[in-house]
Amino acid sequence: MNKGSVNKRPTIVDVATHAGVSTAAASKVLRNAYGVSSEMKAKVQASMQALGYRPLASARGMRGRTHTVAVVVADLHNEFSSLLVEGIRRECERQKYRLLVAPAGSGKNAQDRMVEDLIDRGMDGIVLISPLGTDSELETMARNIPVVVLGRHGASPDFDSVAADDFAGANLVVDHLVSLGHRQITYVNHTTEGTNDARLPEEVRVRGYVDAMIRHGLGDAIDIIQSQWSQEGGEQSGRLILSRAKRPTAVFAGCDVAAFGVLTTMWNAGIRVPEELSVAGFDNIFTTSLAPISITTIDQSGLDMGAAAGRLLLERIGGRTEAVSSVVRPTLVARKTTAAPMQSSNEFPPAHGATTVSTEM
Amino acid sequence: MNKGSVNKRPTIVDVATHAGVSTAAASKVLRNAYGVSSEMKAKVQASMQALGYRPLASARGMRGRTHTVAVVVADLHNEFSSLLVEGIRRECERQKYRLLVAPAGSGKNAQDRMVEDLIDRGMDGIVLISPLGTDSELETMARNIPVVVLGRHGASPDFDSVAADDFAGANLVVDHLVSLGHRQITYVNHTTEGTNDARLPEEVRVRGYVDAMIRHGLGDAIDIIQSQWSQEGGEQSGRLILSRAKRPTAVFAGCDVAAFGVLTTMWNAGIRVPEELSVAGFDNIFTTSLAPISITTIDQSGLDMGAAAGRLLLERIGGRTEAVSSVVRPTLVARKTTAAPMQSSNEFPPAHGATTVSTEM
DNA sequence: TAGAAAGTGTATAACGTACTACACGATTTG
DNA sequence: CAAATCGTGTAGTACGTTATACACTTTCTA
Repeated sequence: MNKGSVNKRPTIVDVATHAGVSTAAASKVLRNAYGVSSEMKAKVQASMQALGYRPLASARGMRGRTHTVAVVVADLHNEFSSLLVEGIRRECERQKYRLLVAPAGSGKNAQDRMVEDLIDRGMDGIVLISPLGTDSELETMARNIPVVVLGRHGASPDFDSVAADDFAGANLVVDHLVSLGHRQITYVNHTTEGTNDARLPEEVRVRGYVDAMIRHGLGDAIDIIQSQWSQEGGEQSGRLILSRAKRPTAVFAGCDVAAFGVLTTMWNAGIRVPEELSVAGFDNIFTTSLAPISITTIDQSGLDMGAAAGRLLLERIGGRTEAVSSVVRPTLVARKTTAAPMQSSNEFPPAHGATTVSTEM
Repeated sequence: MNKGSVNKRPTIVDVATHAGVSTAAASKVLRNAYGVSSEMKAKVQASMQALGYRPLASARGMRGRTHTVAVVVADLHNEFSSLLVEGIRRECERQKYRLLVAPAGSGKNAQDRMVEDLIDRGMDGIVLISPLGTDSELETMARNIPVVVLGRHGASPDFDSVAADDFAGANLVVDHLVSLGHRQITYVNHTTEGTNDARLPEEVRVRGYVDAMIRHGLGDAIDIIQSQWSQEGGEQSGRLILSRAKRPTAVFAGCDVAAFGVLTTMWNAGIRVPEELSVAGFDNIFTTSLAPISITTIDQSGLDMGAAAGRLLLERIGGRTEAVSSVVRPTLVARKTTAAPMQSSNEFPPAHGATTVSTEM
C-alpha cells in the first residue's frame, strides 16, 4: 500500500483556507445558500476549481442532503422496469441529482429491508416500482423519507404516485379485439400468493377486461386464466387453452412476457397466429417490436412515466407537501398477432400436437 | 409536518446507554471487532434489537466502511448486464453487503463522472462492466477505490478482473459452423468511434473469428462487416448481405442483439433460417431461447461471472492486495438457427424481395 | 513468582459538512 | 440623528460513527 503517493482529498476547509474565507462561507457557496456576495461566490468557486474539490456525500448526509435518490426495483430483467428507470434517471440528471438503482429481489421482506437500507444510506428520496404492501405501510415509509410510487394505483395523502391507466389499457385491447370480430376472448391474469391488493396493476387490468367484456355484451364469454406473468406462466396458459374442446379466438395476456409464453406454446404446437388465434399483450416492451411476429400490445410510455416520477420526487424533496397523483394514458399498438378470427374458428378440432409441447433446450 | 410523532432514530449512543456500556464497546460489537466478551456481545445485541437500532451509513462512511458497493453499467436495457448484476448481487447478499446499480449512460465522460460520484458517496468498492478507458486510467481509479473490471480482458496489478474467454467463444461458433459444412461465414463486428482497445470484448471476439477461420483453412473466406451491436446494426448488416451477388451460408453476429437484427431482415425478406442461411449469436441472452426460432449462441454464464466479480471485490475490500484475474470458459448453445447449408446454396439467386425490406411498425 | 502477554473495556479525538447564532458595517426608516 | 433593518461574513457546535490509545485484569511463560 503506497500511501505516500495518495494526495489527500481536499475538504471544504481546504477550500476555505485557499480562498481566505471561513468554512461557513465556503459551505454557503457550495449549497448556494443565502448570504454570499457575488465576489465571495466567485472567489470560493475558483478555489474549489483549483483544488478539484468534491463534496463528500457521507459527510453532507450527516446534516443535510446527499443529492442522491434511489429507485427500488424487484427485478432488473423486466424490460419495462428498465424503461422506467431510464426515465427517472434523465430527470434526475437534469436536476443534478444522482439516481442509483436498488435491486431488492422479490418478496415484501426483501423490499422492506432494502428501503430501510436506503434510508440508512442517506438517500434523499426513493421511487418504488409496483411495491407490495398496504397503503398504510407505504404511508409509514413515506413519513420517514419522500416517496413516489410508480405503477400502483390510488392516491395517498403521504406520497405521490404515477401510474398508467391500466383499466383504460385493458379496455383498449378488448375494444380492438371485438372490433376485429372476436367474441371469445380469454384473459391471462397474474396472481400472487397471499396478495390481494386492488391497487396493483394486475388487479386493475383484470377489472378493465371484465368491464369491457360486459360493456360489449360478452359477459357470458368472460374467461380468466389464473396464472403468472412469466414466460413459464404464459406457456402453461397456452397449453391449458389448447387442451380445451372449445377454444377462444383471442387471448389477451396481461403482460408482454406472458404473451410470449402463450405464443411459444402456439408456435410449438403449430397453431398459426393470428389466423387461428389472436394474441395481445401489455407493456410494449422492446422485444414485442423485434420478434418476427410482432405483438399487439399496450404502450404505457415508460420513459414519460419515469420522468414524471422523478420530477415529483425532486419536487417533494424540494419542499412540496401536498400529494400529487398522476395517471398516464396508455395507447394501443396494433401489430401482427391480432386479426379477424377465421369464419369457423370457434369449433376447429383440438390439435393432436397439443400434448407434445416441449420447452426444453 | 407533525414532528412530534416522529421518534428520533436510535443511535449507537442510545444502544450503549441502554446496555450500560461505552459507545466504543457498542461499536466493537456492531463491527464484530476484536476485544469483546461473549456476554458483552449478547448484551449489546439485545439492546440493539430492543431499540431497533440501525447503523447510519453516512456516519460510518466518515471513518470506516459503508458496507455498500456499486456496479457501474452503461445501459440497463442490455439483458446480459442484468445477469451480471444479479450475480454480483447474490454474492454481496451472502456477505451482508449492499449492491447498488449505477446507470452511467454511455460515453467515457459519463462513466468517469459516475465513478467519482460513487467515491463521493462512500462506496467501499465498485465493479465496472466493460468500462471504456485505458489501463492506466483504470489503474488511477483503482488506487482510489477497490475496483473489479468485468467483461474486459487483460490483467492489471492494481485491479481484479473477470472476463469470459471471448476468443474461445468465437472459436466455438466457427468450429460449430464449419463442422456443419459451412465455409462462407460472415462476421458482424462492433466498432466504436475513436476507440481501439484490444482488451474490449469485441476486439477479442473478432480475433477469435479470424483465427478460427485461418485454422480451418478458410482464410480467404474471412468476411467482416463493420457494424454496431444493436438491433439496427444487425438489420443493416442483414440488408448488406442480401444485396450481395454471392452470399455467405452463415452469419456469425458477435452479439445476440445484432443476431436478432440480422434475423429480422431475413424474416422480412422471406429468407428461410437455417435452410437458406445459418445465423449464430453471442451472449445467450434470455430472448434467444424464447423466440420461435431459437438462436444458436455462446453462453458466458453471466451469473457466475457476476458472482466471481462480487467475490473478488469483497475480498479486496477485506484486505487482499495482490491482483487476481479470472477467465470464464464459455460454452456453445446449439439451437435452431444453425444447420448444414443447402447443397447449391453458394449460388442461389438474389431474392427480389431484398430491396423491399421494412422495419417500420 | 516476577514479568510478559493476552483479553476486555473506556475515554476521546477525529471524520467533513451544515447551520444556528451572532457580529459588524452599511443602509434605511421614523 | 438615533434606531431599526439589511447584507454579508464568522465562530463554533452538532451530526453518528470509528478507531487509536490506554488502563485494568487475568493468564501464560521462564
